[in-house]
This record gives sequence, structure tokens and C-alpha cells, in this order.
Amino acid sequence: MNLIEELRWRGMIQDIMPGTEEQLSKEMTKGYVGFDPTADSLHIGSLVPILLLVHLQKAGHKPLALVGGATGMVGDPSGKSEERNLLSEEILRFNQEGIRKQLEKFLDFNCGERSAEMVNNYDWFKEMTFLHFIRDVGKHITVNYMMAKDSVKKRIEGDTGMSFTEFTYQLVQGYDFYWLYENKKCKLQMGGSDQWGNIVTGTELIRRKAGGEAFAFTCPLITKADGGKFGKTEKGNVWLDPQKTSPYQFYQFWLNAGDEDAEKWIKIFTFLSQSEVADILAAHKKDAGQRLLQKRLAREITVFVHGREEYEKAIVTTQKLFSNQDAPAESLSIEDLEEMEGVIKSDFAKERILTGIDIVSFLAETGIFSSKGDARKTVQGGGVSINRKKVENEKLKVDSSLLLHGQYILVQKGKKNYFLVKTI
RNA sequence: GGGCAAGUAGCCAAGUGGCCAACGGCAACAGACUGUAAAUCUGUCCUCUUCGGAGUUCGGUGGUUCGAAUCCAUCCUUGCCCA
Repeated sequence: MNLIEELRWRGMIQDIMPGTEEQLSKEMTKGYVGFDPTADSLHIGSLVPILLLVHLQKAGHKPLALVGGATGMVGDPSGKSEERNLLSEEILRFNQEGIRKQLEKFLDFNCGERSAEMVNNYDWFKEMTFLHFIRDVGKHITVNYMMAKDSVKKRIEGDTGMSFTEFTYQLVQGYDFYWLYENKKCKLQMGGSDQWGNIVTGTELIRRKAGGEAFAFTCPLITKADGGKFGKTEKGNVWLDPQKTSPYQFYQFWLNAGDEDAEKWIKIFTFLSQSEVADILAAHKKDAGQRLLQKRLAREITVFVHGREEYEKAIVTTQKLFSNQDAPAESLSIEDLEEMEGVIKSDFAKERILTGIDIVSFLAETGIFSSKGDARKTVQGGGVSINRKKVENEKLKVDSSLLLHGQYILVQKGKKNYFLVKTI
């Protein structure tokens, strides 16, 4: 199976330029994807472009990761309804470093001629003068062409308008492709389907300015069946950086996927073969309650991103927190409590417990809730458990009888948010 | 520079002198049902609260009024049109 066929059954191809498949089977091809340095870590949304590069490398081609230092300073209008804030050079440089470190985990940067490579478009744009740009780049593309782009049209017809800076974005990005074509012999660009317009501007520029031929394909944007935003949880973005999103939370994110989503995602986010996926789906359909599909999905991705060891830790924590829902909290050892990851820990003065404190004040003062009113409302709604027992009465006194091992209290806010309060 | 329109909670969006902490929708959080899903139903959703209330909001500032998101002035921002 060649690269395109492979990606196609995985549902990773949205648009593809004619001739791309032939080019890929003809010779070792360099292909690139652009990454946006607006944050210092990549989140799981960027996992898709990363996977495109990984697949490319596996298929015997050379991946380039372009960090949009220059374009990040401008802001892409695609899919945005509003003008973006501009970032300073310093922040962009810092973010670029973070991204680089993460990419190194997924791509092989040291395997001969197919080694992955990282480039930053700031490097060729910082020297570029305005005159140079409008003469050598702008000259080749008509405004009519640029205006016809969906991303531009929407903004012009909408009621927010669009600055010249953003309008120029597609040219700047298109020039990236041209530059890589000329200087690195890069003939392929990949990206999310929202990038299609910008990518085509690039191939157009290559055709007109260099008389060359370049190729491209895009991957559909990842969506959720319920229309929600992919990659967001209660706590915000799901990041690839374990400092920002712990491996446990990362694992949980995938484990919580809906059936419909998981079925799509397992093809996109894992390297399982077509027959393996078919087997898993069949097994899942037989007994959906087992959630074999989600478990496998979560396992594959967590191992891929964080490694086997972290995955196993996440599993252990998961089992402790969820598998024996009915087991009394007293059965957990001190080690279990201390080592559970994904549990937010806080300290609390022991005297307050010994003298007894009402549940509402306790929840507010430990920071589990931001205010007493908030805590009270959730308790009234049945949303708080202490040591795995639902708090039925908001007048409950918290005292030493609730301490596990003489010093811990395990608090649950909802079903999935655990807090461990340690008295000192 | 001139003309017109608009700015309301995280977002969309009603409200055009008191009944307004402000209809409705989305998002979010919690509960029930489940499979730590989805769908559905219920509750919460400006801040604090001793759950009785209290305090701060409707682009900013000043004003009119017993009383303003609502009227007036002025400034700021955005869009459209003209120069």
C-alpha cells in the first residue's frame, strides 16, 4: 500500500492535487507541514499534522517541519472571524524551541537522507524588504485570485473586515512553499483542510515564478460527533507536554471519546493496520460496554506520545480511581494516595479538622471550590463525594473520623475530578 | 474629513425609563440514566453569601431623572458608504 492509499483508508485525505500520488511513487520526496508558534507547546490538534509527517517519513520520504515564526507574527485569517493579536519575536522564538523539542520525539532527525528537518520561515523573511516582496512575490499573484479565496471572501462579506496584513498572509505562506521548493527541493505540502487555500497559492507561485510543479494534500479537520471542539476538556486544551497535561489526563481524554469519534480517531491517530482496526471494531460492537475501542485508542496514543512507562502509570491510576468504584476509600494505601497522578493535591491545617469544620467551608478553604456559595450549590446538587461517599447533607461536619490513615481526605467533585487533601 | 449603522455576561443574541442581574440559544459544570460514552431529562451558570440577602454590571466618562442597559452630551472602538 502506498502512502496515499494508506492515508486514504485512514480518512486522512480531504483534498489532493492531481499527480501527487505519482510524484510520491516516483522518487524520494520532501514534504512539509507548517506549525503555528502561538503557544510554546503543541496540543493534540497538531498531532494530525505531525502524524502526516511521520507517515511520510515511514513511507521513505523526507519530512520538513516549518515553524511559522514570520507567519505567526502576522496571523492566519483562515477559520478566524477576527483579527488576531500579534506576537513579539521573543515569544515566538521561545515557543519555537518548545515545539522543536516535542517534534523530536516523533520524527527521526538522524537517519541519513530521510532525516526530518526543521525550518523557520522567519529566517528568510527577516531579510526580506517590502519592496522586494511586492516586486518578486506580489507581482505574480493577482488580487482577484486572492479575493476569490474562501477565507478572504468570508471576512469581506462578514462584518468584521480584514486588515491588509491578514490579507497578505496567504502570499506570505505561499512564498514559504516557493522558498522551500527553490532552496530545499521540497515539492509537497500537507496540512489541515483549512490550509488548502493558502497551499494552493503556494503551488501557484511555484508554477508562475519558477515554472515548477508542486503537490499538496490536506487532512480533514478533526471534529467531534457532538459538534464540540476537538481537543478541549473542562480544563482547556489537551497538550502534548506532560507538564501541561499529565499523561493520566491525556489518557483519560482519549478514553472518554464517544463511540463514533473513537472509530474515526483510531484510524487517524494510531498506526494500527486496517485488519487490526477491523478486529477491534468488531470486538467493540459485540460488547460496547467494555469500551475496548476507547481503551485501545487511548493506549496506542498515550504510548506514542508519552511512552509505555507513563501509559502504565496512567492505567494504574485509572484502575485505582475508577475500577473499584465501590471499594471503600479506606482500602487505598498511603502509597496509593500519594502516588496517584491526575489528582490535585492540597494541604490543610490539621487543627481545623480536629476541631471539626463544616463541609462548605472546608471545600472553599482547600481551594477545591472558589467560593462557599459555589461549594454549597454543588453539594446540594449531589456533586461532591468524600472518601467515595456522596455528601448528602450540606451541614456535614468534617472531622477526624473522616481522615484516611489519620491524615488524608479524598474529595471528588463530580465523577472524574479527584482532590487529595493532606492535613499537616 | 462627511454620512450611516453598531458596541449587552465566555460566545451568539433579546431588551429601548421602574416588573432587569437582564428573555432565549450555544458552550461549560453538576445530577439521573448509562459504558468514566452518545442521546435524553433535571439543576447551576456576574461576584460574595450566615441562602434571608448583599454588592458590582449592559464600550468609557459626565449629565437629565425619585429611578437609566434604555434619554442627553462627549469620547473611544468596529463595520458600511462617500470624499
